[in-house]
Amino acid sequence: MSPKQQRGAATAEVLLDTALRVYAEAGEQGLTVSAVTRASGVSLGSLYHHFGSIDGLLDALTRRWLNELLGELLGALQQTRTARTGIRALTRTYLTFTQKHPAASRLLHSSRADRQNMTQAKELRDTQEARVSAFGLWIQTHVDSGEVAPLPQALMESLVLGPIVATARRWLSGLDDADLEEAMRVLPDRIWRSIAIETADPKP
Amino acid sequence: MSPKQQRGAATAEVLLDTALRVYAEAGEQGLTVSAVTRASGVSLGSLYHHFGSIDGLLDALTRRWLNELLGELLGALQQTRTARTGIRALTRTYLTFTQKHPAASRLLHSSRADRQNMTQAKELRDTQEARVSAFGLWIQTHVDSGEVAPLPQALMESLVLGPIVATARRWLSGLDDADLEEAMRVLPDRIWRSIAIETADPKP
DNA sequence: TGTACATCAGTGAACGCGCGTTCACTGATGTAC
DNA sequence: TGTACATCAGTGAACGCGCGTTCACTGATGTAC
Repeated sequence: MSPKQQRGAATAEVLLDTALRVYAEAGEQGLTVSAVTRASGVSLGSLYHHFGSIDGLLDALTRRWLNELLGELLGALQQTRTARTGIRALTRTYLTFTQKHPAASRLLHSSRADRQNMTQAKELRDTQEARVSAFGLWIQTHVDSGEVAPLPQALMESLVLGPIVATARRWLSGLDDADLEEAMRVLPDRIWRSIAIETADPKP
Repeated sequence: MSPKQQRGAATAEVLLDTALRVYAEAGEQGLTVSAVTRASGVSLGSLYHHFGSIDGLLDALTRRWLNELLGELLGALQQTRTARTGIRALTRTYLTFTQKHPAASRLLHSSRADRQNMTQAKELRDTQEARVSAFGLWIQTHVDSGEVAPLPQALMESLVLGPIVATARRWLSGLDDADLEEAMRVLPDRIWRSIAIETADPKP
C-alpha cells in the first residue's frame, strides 16, 4: 500500500495535503472521497490504490501529523537540561505548532484521533512507545534528581500537557480570549509549580 | 419544537435516552435516524416532529448533558468556602461524572461539542455566560482574598480544568494507566499549587 | 545498449446501499362555550 | 357536563441524493538478460 515509486509517493503526498485542506475547509463530515479527488485532481482509483479507503487516508493523515508533532516536541525537549526549561520548551513548541498548523491540530484533537491513538498504543507498544513515552523518560530523569515530585506518569502527563492542550483547544475553538503568546509566557512557570517538589522561589 | 404535552415530553425523553445509548454503542457515525428509531420504537415522524433533524437531536442531547455537568460542578463549588476545597470538589465532581456517565462525557469531549459550545457561547452570551463563567466569579473571590494568583481567566481555566479533562479523556480512551481514584486524591493539591500565590505548606 | 516483461500507478464509469428528509395522514389531548 | 374544534403528537411509505467502493482497463516505470 505504501508507494514503491517516486511518482506514487508524490501522488500520495498530494492526496494527504489536499485531505488536510479539505478537512480544514469542510470538517470531518466534508472529507469525502469526491471532495478530495475534486480538490486534488487525482483520480478516484489512485486514491484507492494508495490508501485503500477513505478511512485509510484519514488514518495516514493523522499518523503523519502525530509523528510531526511528537518529533518536534521530542526535539525541543532534548535540547534542554533542566526540568524548568524543558517545560518551557514543551509549552512553546506545542502552542507554536498549534498556531502554525491549526487544521492538523484540530485533527489531532478530534475524538477520532484519540480512538486511533488508543488502538495504536495498545497494538504497537514496541514501535510507538519509545517515542510516546520519551516524555516519561525525560521526566524520570528529573524525578531522580529530586527536582520533580514522584507522581504516576499518567498524572504527570495530565498536569504538564493538560493546561497546554486546554489552551490549544480553546484557541482552536476560536474563543477570542485565548492568547497564545501570553500562555507561552505564563503557563510554564505555573505548570512547573504543579509538579515541583517544592515551590521554586523567583530568581533573585 | 419543544413539547407542549406530557406525552410529547416523554417521547422526546425516550429519544434522547436512546440516542445516547446508540452513541455509546455505535459512536457518532452510528448515530443515524434509523438506528435511533429502531432502538427506541419511536416512529420516524415523531423524531422529526420533536427535533427537526438528526443534528437537532444531537444538539439537544449535547445541551442536555452539558447543563447536567455544569449544574453538578456549580453545585459542588457553591458548597465550598476556600479555594483549595473548591478545587477538590471540582476535581471529584468532574471525574465522578465521567465515571458515571462515560458516553455522555465522550459526547461532551467530542470536537463536535466543542464547536457547538463555541457557537452557543458567542450567540448566547447572556443566557449561558452566567453559568459558564460561574467558575470565573468563584475564582475571582479567591483572587481578591489573596489566595490565588491574578491570572487571566482563560489561563486559570486551563490550569484548573486542563489536568482534570486530560485525565478524564485518558480514562475514556480506555488507557489502563488512568486511575480516577488516584487522580482525585493527587490532582487537587497539585492544581492548587499551580494557581496559588505561594506554595501552601502541608498542614502540620 | 536494446528488448521483454513484471510490477506499480493511474483512470473513470458503474453500482448499490443507506442515509436524511418530506409529506399526507390519523389519532390524542386540551380548551372554549 | 357535553360537544366542537384547534393544536399537538405520532405514523410510515416514498424519494432522491451522495456516499464509499469495485473493477476492468491503460499507461509508466523499473529490471533482468
